[in-house]
Amino acid sequence: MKLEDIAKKLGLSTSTVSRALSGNGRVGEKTRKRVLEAVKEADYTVNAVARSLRLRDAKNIGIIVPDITNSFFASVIKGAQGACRENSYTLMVCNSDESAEIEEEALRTLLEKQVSGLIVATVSNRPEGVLSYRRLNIPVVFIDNMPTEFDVVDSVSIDNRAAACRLTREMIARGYGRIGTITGPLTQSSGRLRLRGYEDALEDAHIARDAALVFEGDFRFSSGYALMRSLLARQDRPEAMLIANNYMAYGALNAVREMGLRVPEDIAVAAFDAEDHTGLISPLIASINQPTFEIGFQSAEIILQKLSGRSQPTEHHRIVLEPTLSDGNSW
Amino acid sequence: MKLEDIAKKLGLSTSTVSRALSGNGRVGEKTRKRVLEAVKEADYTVNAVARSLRLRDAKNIGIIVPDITNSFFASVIKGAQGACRENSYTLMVCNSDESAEIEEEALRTLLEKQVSGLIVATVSNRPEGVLSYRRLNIPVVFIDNMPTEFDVVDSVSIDNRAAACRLTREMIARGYGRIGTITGPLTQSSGRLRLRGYEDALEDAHIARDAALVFEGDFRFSSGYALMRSLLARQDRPEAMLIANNYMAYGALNAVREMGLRVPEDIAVAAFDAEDHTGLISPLIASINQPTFEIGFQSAEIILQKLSGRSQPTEHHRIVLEPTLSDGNSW
DNA sequence: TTGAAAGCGCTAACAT
DNA sequence: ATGTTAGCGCTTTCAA
Repeated sequence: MKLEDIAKKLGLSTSTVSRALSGNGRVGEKTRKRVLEAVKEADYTVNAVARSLRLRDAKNIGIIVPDITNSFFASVIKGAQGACRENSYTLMVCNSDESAEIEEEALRTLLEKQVSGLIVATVSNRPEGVLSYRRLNIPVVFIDNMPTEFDVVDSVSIDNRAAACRLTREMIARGYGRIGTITGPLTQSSGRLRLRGYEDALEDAHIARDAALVFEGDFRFSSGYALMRSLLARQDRPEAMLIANNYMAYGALNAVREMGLRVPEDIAVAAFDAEDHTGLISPLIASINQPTFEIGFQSAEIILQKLSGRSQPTEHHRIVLEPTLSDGNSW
Repeated sequence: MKLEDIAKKLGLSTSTVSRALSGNGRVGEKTRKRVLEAVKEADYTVNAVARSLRLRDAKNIGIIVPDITNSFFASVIKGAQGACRENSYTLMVCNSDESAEIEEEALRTLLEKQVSGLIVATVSNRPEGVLSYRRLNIPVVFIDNMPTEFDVVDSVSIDNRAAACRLTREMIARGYGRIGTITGPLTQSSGRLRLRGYEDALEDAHIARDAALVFEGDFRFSSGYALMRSLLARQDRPEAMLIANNYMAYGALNAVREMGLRVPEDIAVAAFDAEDHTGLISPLIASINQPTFEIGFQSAEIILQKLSGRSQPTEHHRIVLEPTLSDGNSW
């Protein structure tokens, strides 16, 4: 069923029918009504593929995330969807499975599908990978992990450094000495910046850094678990730990419990994005929570703004949102 | 940058270049090499929109879920993505926000984009809504919530009735009397079937049904919470409850705790899909867990099979997967 | 207000 | 083995 069929049935030309449907161009009132009726009766659906080709605009936005199953990204996607829907754009979601290769493949696919814009939580840290995003002539917004030279790209994020500093400072204020951290991969900006924030707080409090208190994890449950186990086995264990994300915090707390230690008496813990949606997690983890939905929504908004000309392609948006701090009994 | 540009640069026709790239049709070995090189050098990307129009096949599959943020659906999507990727199909994800209207809108959008197939966890229960899926001339696979006449559609699910029966039976075997249930919406098949399974178990054990022990929830945290609170306030409270999904179970357990009661001593609980990914939830909930990734994967596979002709359009697939039972200390 | 016609970028007969 | 050509379904000048 195509436009032409409707046109024939009504003795009109395809152009008139097209105009009647799109609202572009003058069409007689009666004609418009007839067309609308015929369309409804025939249950006609426009072919967006043909339209996109003609308009050279597919009206869709791509988003690439490492793991859609991670509630952080799921919620970001939901936010982006919301913004897209409001503007009649479609969101094409790709999962990179934390693999730079799959990410590249996803990028290629999305470009072939002619996405008008792209939101990406890249896992690629080879500058060459990030570069491939910069070569694109469509709006690209980075979330979660920023390329090194992130002053020249669009991004939506929280101030990871300040947030980590805030948590660490609070632990210092609560009287914990020997505060350590399990970081994310230091190849990722979120990992690096959260470490920096931790260091900032120590410095502010005139506490000497101790490299033996810093452990690089990979954002997964298993690394939080393993690192916590090994660090608790030492005789000079830390009194408190800043843990760079939710999964590692869960792993770490399982390790603590297995070793028969108590939180926060034996070791205190604070983390990123460890919000408890069940109300059943124990201990309740002190946590910095990113405004995930908002991150997705605003990312899509930036793209939509550029596409609609409300914002210049060359103008760089670096949106920094406020996280919330949820208290817990883990510190 | 289009095919023609490459063709011109090489002094070839677009068809030759097209053939060289697609591998369809004979092309001289040298020519192919030249083309591939030129394509790489020019950083050419095919326009999938144009190709789709010409081929009348957009090579993408749509999926509509009520809430992408629900780990159940997130994982289903991941599974479907996996199958799509393996077959060079793209997945277009839509979130209906549990609204039949938004679902309809999403359906329309997906059809306009010419999806080749559709996976849907519908929230629409007006037969008319489900009917709109049956009118489509593309493969449609239902998950989670089946239309009433679900023998005439394709679907991937677990045997909800048997699973609920299994949980209930286990509670009976453990010696609980007065076993109640918080169901899902009885307008949804998963809600109805889980209730049926509960009833089956009682019947098998020759226990009389008691309507006062059956509470209809809406699958949300708040309804589990509210229903549990009110039922615990009675003097003749049940000894055990079957709860039809994870969110309601969390709500219910929060209610129990707030009322100062203990699980399972004062009231036992078993639920669907309440798997603990943090290792920190207490009490650990006895739960039937659906193979979510597999549900998504197989749904996409069914569609792919039909599209490739490996399976007839008229042939109905009703895949029933085995859930796993995870023990807990909530019963 | 309406129609005719061109063309978006690609693929696949059908020629050569 | 390669080229010519038509056409996928739509929108939009341009003309009437």
